[in-house]
Amino acid sequence: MAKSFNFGEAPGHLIRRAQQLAVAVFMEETSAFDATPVQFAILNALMDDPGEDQITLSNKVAFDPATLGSVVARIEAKGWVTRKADPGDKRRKLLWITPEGEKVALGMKRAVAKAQQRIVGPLDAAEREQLSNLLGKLIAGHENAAA
Amino acid sequence: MAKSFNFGEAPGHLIRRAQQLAVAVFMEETSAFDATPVQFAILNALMDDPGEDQITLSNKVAFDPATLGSVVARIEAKGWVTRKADPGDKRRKLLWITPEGEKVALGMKRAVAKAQQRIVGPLDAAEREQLSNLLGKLIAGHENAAA
DNA sequence: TCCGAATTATAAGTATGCATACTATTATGG
DNA sequence: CCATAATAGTATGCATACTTATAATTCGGA
Repeated sequence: MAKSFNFGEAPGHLIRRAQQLAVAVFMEETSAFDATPVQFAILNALMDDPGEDQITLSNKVAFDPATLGSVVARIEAKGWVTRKADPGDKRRKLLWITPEGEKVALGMKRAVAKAQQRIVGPLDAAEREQLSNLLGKLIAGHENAAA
Repeated sequence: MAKSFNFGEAPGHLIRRAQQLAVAVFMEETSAFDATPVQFAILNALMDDPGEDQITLSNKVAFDPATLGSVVARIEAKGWVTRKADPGDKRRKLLWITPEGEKVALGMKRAVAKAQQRIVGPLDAAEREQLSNLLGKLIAGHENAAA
């Protein structure tokens, strides 16, 4: 019996590894574009809900507000989004995707879909469904616990 | 039909969320100690294999060598590991856990075990088993594909 | 209506995480 | 045996990611 903790099989380690390869696959499939997974997620969300404030957006895509701010600053510098103060509440800055940003996001759609397929590539259809359900349940359970 | 990609249910997004939760739970359970998950993983691995070089270690715990170097630098500064040049191969630096480092790692074991339990808390025993198997298969599939 | 609490955003600090480039050293093929 | 390839590690730059602190603003209740 080793005195160390068996980290290799721990769920935390498996999840970290999975995240590692998911990002790697995403970057590989979308290498032709100049956007990261996080940046794409933001552009994507802003297509559905233009003019959203950063806090609402950070909840939707599950990013820390501080993190979201710096990410948005980067894609703003690229000209993909614009930040405009909310006239009704000057604390808020509303985010709008630009035509260029929309073009990038739409162009990436196919590559992103392929990346998602590749991520779960080693699993068959039933297993993919299982994994999604299990992760969904895991996340939902923690969200409720935190509330 | 929204023109955006449905990111919220994509496996990549679910995996990222799960990783987020896992780290948060880990940090919560081990808040009494001054070590991150990554730092613990290294200390833990070095208890099993003292005197290992950084590249071998980086493969074992699945860290980028550059990342490992900076992490090791931090825990070396804390006095938990020491780096010694390999007399047989002067390119290598062998890592040794110090008594203080071992004390920290052993002290954290219980908290880490509890964190791992809490991470999969929302799932029942059968589901935990399923999730581990699915993630294991996912990771193994990508490792083989990369080889 | 006025003041303290809550909200939104940013800044600063720490810690991953990966790609690339560079140094030092070792191994190898001709 | 030497030129060159391969390996180990470090350094640097970019991109998350979270915590805490702070500033600006808004809001709710006395």
